[in-house]
Amino acid sequence: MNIRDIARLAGVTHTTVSRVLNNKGYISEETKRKVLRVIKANDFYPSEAARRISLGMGEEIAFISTKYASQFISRVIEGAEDKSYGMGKYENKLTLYSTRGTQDLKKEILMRILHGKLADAVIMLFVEPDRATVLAYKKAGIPIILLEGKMKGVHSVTVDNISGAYEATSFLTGKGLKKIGLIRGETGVEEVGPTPMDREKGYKKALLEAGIAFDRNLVEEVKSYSFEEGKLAFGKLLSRDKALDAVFCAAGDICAMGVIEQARELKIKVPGEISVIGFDNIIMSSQVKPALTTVRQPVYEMGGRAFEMAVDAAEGRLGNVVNLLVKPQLIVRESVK
Amino acid sequence: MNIRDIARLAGVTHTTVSRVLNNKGYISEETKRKVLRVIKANDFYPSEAARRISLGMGEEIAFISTKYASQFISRVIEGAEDKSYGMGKYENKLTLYSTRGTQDLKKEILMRILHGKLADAVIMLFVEPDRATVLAYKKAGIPIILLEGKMKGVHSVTVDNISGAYEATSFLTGKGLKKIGLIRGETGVEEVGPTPMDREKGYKKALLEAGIAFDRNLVEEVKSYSFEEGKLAFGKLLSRDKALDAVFCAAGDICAMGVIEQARELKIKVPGEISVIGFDNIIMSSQVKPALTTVRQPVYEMGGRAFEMAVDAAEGRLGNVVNLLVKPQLIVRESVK
DNA sequence: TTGTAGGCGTTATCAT
DNA sequence: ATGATAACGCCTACAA
Repeated sequence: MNIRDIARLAGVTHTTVSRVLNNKGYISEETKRKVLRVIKANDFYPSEAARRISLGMGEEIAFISTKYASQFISRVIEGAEDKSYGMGKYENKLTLYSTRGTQDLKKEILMRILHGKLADAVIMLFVEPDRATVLAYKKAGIPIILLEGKMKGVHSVTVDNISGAYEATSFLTGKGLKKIGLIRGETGVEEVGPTPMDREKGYKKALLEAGIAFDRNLVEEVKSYSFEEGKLAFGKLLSRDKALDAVFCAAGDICAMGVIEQARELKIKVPGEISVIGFDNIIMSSQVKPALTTVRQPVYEMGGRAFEMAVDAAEGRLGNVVNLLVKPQLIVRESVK
Repeated sequence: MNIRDIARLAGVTHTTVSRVLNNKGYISEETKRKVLRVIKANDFYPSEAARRISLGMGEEIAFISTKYASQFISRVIEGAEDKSYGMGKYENKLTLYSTRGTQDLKKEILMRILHGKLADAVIMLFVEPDRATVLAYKKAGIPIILLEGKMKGVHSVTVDNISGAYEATSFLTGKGLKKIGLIRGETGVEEVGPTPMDREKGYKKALLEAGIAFDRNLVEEVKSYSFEEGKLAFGKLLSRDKALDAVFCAAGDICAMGVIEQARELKIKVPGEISVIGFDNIIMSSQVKPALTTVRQPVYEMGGRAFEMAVDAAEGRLGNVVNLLVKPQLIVRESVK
């Protein structure tokens, strides 16, 4: 069943059917109705491959991330998807690609999309293209939106990690706490980028404002952001400074829960003796005892914003390079005195 | 840049280039090398839309689920994706579709795939097509694999919920526990299907074998599978029978953690006074105190198996209807006496 | 072993 | 307002 078949059944030519399908050019109301009836009756859907080849473009928005499986990532996707329905654009045409953390796949996917003209715009989460690719995309007129990444001359949406860490730490200093440990991710890792360092910057800034000297001994680095690591890191922090009265776990809530668990095992009361703040606001954080005070990243919104930008850029409505910085928000619960 | 350009640069015709690209027909090693060099040099990728239209088929496997965002779903996807790389087939050609829980979208997606000839096979998770659609797909030669669903004449991969619940309950009766509460999801809900009832069946079977009479009072139904609901359900169970000595929370680990939390608040010791078993084996389950004994669904493996079946079916290697039943596994931790 | 010619299903251009 | 014709980029009988 193709448009020619429909045309024959409706007693017109395929050109007319195409016009009806795309609401383009002049068609009499009557022919339109007639054609539409045949289309409905035969449950006809035009071939996307054919339209694509004919239009010479993708008709979809590509979403590239390292994987699909994290809370964070899937929430971003949800935000983007919802926005597509909200805008009534590219509905169900958000195509997901996963690089599985490999450079090879990343390159292949980017090339496939570019040369196959698969997408009208590309959103990349935690994944950065190399310079050459950026140029090639620019030349092909396919805009790129970086989510949680930043490159010169490329649109981006990023969390203001400095601000988030600053808010959290200020909240602690505001409570009169002075010996505040920081647990953060490794710096200098390609996959996570400048995030850990930015969070340390925010932490330092808040300390400075409160007139507290920065103490390298109160910083602990973590690799896998796990519960177990959180326990360990807290132990180390404590062994270096018994007077510790708070921990800002910039390495995430799971890690922060590890901290709390370790405190429990050492019979240290949270928040009585030690206050703890996490980062991410995962679902569990509100259900755990004590409920975790944490920094909420506007993950869902970021997905939506990135999608909006992608559509705008695809339709040529985004002139200059846009770098959106979204502010996270402190969620106050029970784990701070 | 298309195959004709490549052909010109290599001093052959586009037919030869096509042969090289597809490794089909006779080509001299020399021409092949020559053409491949030009392809590499120009970083050429053939248009997928064009191949598709010319081959008349999808060249991808469609994966339809209600959403992308759950632990369970993304793990299944991971399993399928990994398998695609393992098999070296349909690599990066697993296309994700989300119905967002709506019937309209489900129908539209299924129609788009069918009429657009987008996929060579379709895997559906938590989503069931209607009879007419099944027929239409059969006629079009596009196989369907149901994941966690079952229909007459359709391939499927499902968890053996009866067996999982049986194992869990048997483990409890084996410990000499007699008053075993069951918390399960609502029955008769289209989206979750027969799962809650199957788990109740397994529970009953184990009781029967242990010579314990089934007591309707010890069954509690839950709607959203949440932490909060778990707390509530446990409270109700306890109010109906003070002698309760175990709970099998077939409604999932999050719910089971609610049960444990409620017990903690009521100063009831787990596992000292009440034993608890969950279902799902989410990440948190091993990290919580006491670590949760639970039933692990082989989620990842299911994705892989479904993908294998999809490829086999797409390549005509799956004769009869295959209904794969995968057995879950009891993970023993600390929450049972 | 390689080339020629036609077809896949759509959209776009230019007549009518 | 509608139709005839070409074009998109690829694949594939069939011919050479």
